[in-house]
Amino acid sequence: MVFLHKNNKFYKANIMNPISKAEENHLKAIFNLCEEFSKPASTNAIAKIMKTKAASVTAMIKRLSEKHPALVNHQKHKGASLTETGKKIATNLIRKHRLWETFLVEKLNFSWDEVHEIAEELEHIKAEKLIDRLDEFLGRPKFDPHGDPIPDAKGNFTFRKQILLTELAAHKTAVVVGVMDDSPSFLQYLDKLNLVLGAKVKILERIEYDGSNRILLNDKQEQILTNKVCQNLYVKTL
Amino acid sequence: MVFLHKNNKFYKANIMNPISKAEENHLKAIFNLCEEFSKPASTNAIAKIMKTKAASVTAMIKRLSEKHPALVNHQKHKGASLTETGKKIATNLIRKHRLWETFLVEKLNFSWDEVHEIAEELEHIKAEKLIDRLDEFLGRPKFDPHGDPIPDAKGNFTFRKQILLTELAAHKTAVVVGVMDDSPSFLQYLDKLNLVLGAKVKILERIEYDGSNRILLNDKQEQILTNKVCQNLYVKTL
DNA sequence: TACCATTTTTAGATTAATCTAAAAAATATT
DNA sequence: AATATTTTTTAGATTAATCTAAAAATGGTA
Repeated sequence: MVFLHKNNKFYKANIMNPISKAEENHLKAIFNLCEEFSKPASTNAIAKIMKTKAASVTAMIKRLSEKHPALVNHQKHKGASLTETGKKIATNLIRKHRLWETFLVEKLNFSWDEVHEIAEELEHIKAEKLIDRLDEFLGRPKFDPHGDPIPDAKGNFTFRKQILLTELAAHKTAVVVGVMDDSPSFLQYLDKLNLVLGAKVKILERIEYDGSNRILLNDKQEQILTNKVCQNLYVKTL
Repeated sequence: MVFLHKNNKFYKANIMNPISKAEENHLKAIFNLCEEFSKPASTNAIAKIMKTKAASVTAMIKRLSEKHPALVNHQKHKGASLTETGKKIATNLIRKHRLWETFLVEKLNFSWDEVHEIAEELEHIKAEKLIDRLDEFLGRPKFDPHGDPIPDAKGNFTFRKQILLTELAAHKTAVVVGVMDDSPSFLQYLDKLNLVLGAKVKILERIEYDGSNRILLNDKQEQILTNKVCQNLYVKTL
């Protein structure tokens, strides 16, 4: 067993150190930021996601890299990114989150706007066997209730050629496959409009005046959608 | 909002204070000890269950009763017991634990010796709606995979006239309904013997020599069971 | 390039949950 | 009842995760 000596403290350098919930959440935040912006995640940005302060993030990153070397890369003032091992852990958290969301919606009849918070807790349950079995029980789903891809046990995501509804050519039929914004208020609004995953949409007309769109829903119902709604809906052409 | 002043510290006296995992586990330990011995739970006994030290338990009980008044009764050196509110919380934890165990066995095909640890984590997930839905999904089961009663949402347990196999009269047929000892090793041994919940048993002969019992299992198979096994098996006569 | 604004880090505190060692109280034994 | 043993509590530390305020570094702009 190796020991590191930093700041007058000894830390056991051991990957087997269990990773705490707070640490897991920081890893996930760093992962998501790095994926989105393709550059190291800033302490401020991480703090915003974690609802903590930049100083706390600095402390956490320091602890993380001392306690669990080989998870996080970071140089002072240069932001943080994940190593391959770190990415694997973050991906597994996302896998768990999305599998639990799928369970909640498919098996327990939750609606898609209610599941995020609960999955946020469930994803920290450690037993790997539980997740394997859950995955199997759900029929190894590839996408969660918001249309986001569920990585497999090895961390591979299934990609789907999806575009935003704003990018769909007029008069082409497509199917709703996901949302960009998964806030409860947006999801509830979509429910009201019957714009659930799998719904068929065709743009009938784009209105110059206010950027809104007249669409045909499921081959029968006409509907006006604002540009903002269209910018947050992923569709896939048939 | 009321404030209490003790030991130079201020605590918000607010039942709405979220109860931590450690606090919940202490409540559960106190509940179980009080139920089993019908007297206040000693710090030592609690510490043993919690795998901590008596001093830590004292500190925890103090914190608990200052932060969440009306959950725990306790006088110095006299042990701790729960108020009605405290009991309700403990009962709800037991409900969650046993529902999750049922889920793991019934839906995810875990065996009855594997589920305790995982349920120990799952029981701390807070969302009440989740438990209601899970209960419904499982068909509102009354007993968990070990035969222990699952309290309903109001905290009521279903009682069953069950006796230990040691107490069963010879030549009377009964059905295995539960276990007293739910350690993995015992449960795995029972699996080997085919002594699962629902198995039919009849005592053919009690052997003076070593206290063992010759039984008939499921009307066909003869089997020797030690006294220890019989002392840990609950049965119900037909 | 020098200054200013922003971002990040350090320094120093706080709180929850634990520990060990010692003191105090309760219980058991002669 | 006096003493010995056991149990419980107190006192004082530790660690993880957070905070605020202040110092230091970075980056953009005059």
